[in-house]
Amino acid sequence: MRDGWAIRHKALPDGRRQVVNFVLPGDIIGMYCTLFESADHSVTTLTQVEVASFPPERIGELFQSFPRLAAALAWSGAREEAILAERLLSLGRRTALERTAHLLVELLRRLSIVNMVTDGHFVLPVTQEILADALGLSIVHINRTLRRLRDSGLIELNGQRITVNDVRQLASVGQFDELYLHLIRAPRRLERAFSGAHLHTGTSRNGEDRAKA
Amino acid sequence: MRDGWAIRHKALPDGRRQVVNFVLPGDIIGMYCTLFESADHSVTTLTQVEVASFPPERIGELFQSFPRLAAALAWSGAREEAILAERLLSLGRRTALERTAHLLVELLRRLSIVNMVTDGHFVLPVTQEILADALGLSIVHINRTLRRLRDSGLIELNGQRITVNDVRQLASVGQFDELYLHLIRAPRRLERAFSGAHLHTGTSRNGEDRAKA
DNA sequence: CGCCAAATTGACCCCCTTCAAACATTGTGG
DNA sequence: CCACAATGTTTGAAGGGGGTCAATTTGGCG
Repeated sequence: MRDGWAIRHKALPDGRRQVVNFVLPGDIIGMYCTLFESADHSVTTLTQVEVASFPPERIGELFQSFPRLAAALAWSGAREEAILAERLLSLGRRTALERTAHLLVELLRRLSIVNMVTDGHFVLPVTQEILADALGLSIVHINRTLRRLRDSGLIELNGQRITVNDVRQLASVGQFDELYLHLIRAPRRLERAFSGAHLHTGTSRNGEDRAKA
Repeated sequence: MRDGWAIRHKALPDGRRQVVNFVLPGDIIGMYCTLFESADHSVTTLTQVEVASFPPERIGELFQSFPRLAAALAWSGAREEAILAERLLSLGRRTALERTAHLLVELLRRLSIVNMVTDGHFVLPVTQEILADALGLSIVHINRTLRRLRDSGLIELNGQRITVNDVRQLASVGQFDELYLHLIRAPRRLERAFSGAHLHTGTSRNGEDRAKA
């Protein structure tokens, strides 16, 4: 995705829908889908978009010939999975207010990377219905939650334009963990892994693993 | 993971926890983690486990020299992501009963592949607390939900052993979609992609994409 | 037998949903 | 320029699904 917004979403037979993730500029989409006969989710654009495509049959070739690109793809995949895991935490364990705050901070952070945020405000080409489907809430309740955030002065909304007045506090409300987005990437390390150089193993963040292998 | 059960999970500062996914025999775990400085989730074993490890610094080499293995890794990554997306749908849009039924069918299906299911029953080395953390419910409510499933005769529970009496109906309750697990894989296609052969592009399942790229 | 984690059940309450209606915004055609 | 749809937003009221609190029971195990 070079420019524009899209969503990846799934739906139940009866119409209930869940937005799995937002696709923003810089994101790689559909890398896996092309390898299988059928996709397991839908993609819908929210704005005009500009995409760059590459032939799926040459992924292998790519991995062999372009270690830096391969590293980028791997990094993208890892980040996507990290985002999904964090969203699972949101849907499973965060309240409506926390979820909403968290998502807004996530979008702010991700959009910052691609220079789509200026002075804490950015464009959210999204209806409240889509927000509801992303956060597992009803439209009505997303509306009330946004109102609470507005009333508390944390954000401002004018149409599709949102201004985050206090990122710190919003991140605090959403229990936002700065690490999961892998904003501080380790590109060198990645590239080395894909070009065959040696390096030492990584450390896990929480040590409560009690594997007895 | 060669044998045993584990869970990948995340937690909030105040202790609330979300189980992101179960790690079962045949699953590949931590492929991404090794590429980064810090992991974004924890792993805890639920039983004695047996794992096979490979040096993370040689992933690139692996992709170059062993197309079949590379294909397997890509397939694993795709499936993992599909499972997370489906779980998001569960947490966001399914009721407690539906979620529980869905998870049980998912585990049944995944365990079937590695021959850990006989006559519809298998071992669930899991406390109700873990189930609750996986489904975004309270312990109390998971207990009541399991009771409902038992009372309706869909499942039976004896300690850690669970028997699924009517998979069809349980899958129906959970709105289970047989496709997302990619049980019918396309290994040939995958391998071809990673060995550089040519093939045509895939079709997306839902056609409401309205990209104007 | 006694301990402790896990399972179970009851009672009460609250967050969020549902239903409903009013209101705002945007675009379209006459 | 103005009806007018159509879509999206906002707010109120009422109800339900699931949470919290608390107590009891069960089961594994030294």
